[in-house]
Amino acid sequence: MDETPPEHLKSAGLKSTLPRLKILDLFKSGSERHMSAEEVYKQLLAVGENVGLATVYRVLTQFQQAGLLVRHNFEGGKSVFELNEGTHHDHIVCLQCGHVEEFYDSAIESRQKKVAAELGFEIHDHSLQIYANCTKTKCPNKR
Amino acid sequence: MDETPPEHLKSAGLKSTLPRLKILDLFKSGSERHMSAEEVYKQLLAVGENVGLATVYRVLTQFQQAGLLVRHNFEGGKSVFELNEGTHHDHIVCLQCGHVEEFYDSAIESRQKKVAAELGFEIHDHSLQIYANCTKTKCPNKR
DNA sequence: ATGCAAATGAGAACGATTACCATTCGCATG
DNA sequence: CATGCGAATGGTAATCGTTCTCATTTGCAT
Repeated sequence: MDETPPEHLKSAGLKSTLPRLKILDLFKSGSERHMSAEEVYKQLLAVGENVGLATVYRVLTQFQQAGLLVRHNFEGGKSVFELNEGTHHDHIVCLQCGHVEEFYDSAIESRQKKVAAELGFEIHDHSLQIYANCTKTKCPNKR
Repeated sequence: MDETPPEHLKSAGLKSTLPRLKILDLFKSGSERHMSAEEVYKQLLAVGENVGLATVYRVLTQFQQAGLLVRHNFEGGKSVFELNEGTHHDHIVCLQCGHVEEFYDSAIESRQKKVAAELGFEIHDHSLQIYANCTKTKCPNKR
């Protein structure tokens, strides 16, 4: 049902090393879907894994280039990564608790293509974040 | 036709000092519409103005808080600022030459509101950039 | 003209990220 | 299974953008 991890790495031209497997696993089975390098590093430490911070940064970048992860630059200066599951989506970030929710709106997507075309551009990528406040009770963890 | 600069500053609770006037002027009459702190700093140096980099950062942030400037976090890790002329717009950035073009699409705007509402969020702000390549000849300056 | 709080400038400090480099590891080979 | 080589690692120094500190200067009300 699921490809064995090492295959992912091999096909990306990356040796299947311990740190890389650990990090990939963290994204696949960890509790957090969106993680910064620092968070990944801490999670690994918490499980007693000895992985250098430099390696975390390197591996995250490699995974991103290999298409395994997607990198986002939210406000706050740090990059966060998430597993690339092929389905594009944008993000809405709660300014209070930092909670991230994903959404996809085909109308927005198609309008973007139209806008770019009208201006004579060829879309390579785009980045849309909505910064907002949870109005529901589902915003428990204060920042 | 145009308010005298010092009034802008006063009403924002800011003394009209030389550095602040210089920087504001740079945005109002300078050639570049989108500038990073570093760029502002260099422009001032180029004109022989002696303004500290720390002051540039401080003033840019103050202007942003006062609503005179808008801050954007494009890819690349540095913030860029532009004059706030009241009209919201998003940006399309050329990946080759770094040229920034502005656009506004009411359909995208309204869909965002709808999406946020459906998810139980109160929009505070949003950030949309399209990263693309100029297809026209208007992309002269390589990055 | 005078005084004081606010603003400035130079450089130190900072957080996120990258570079460097000696050591270790994955893996193909005999 | 021992060996070897290049890729990967990890600790630390370095870098980059930005903020902080603090002694000095400035704007401006008096």
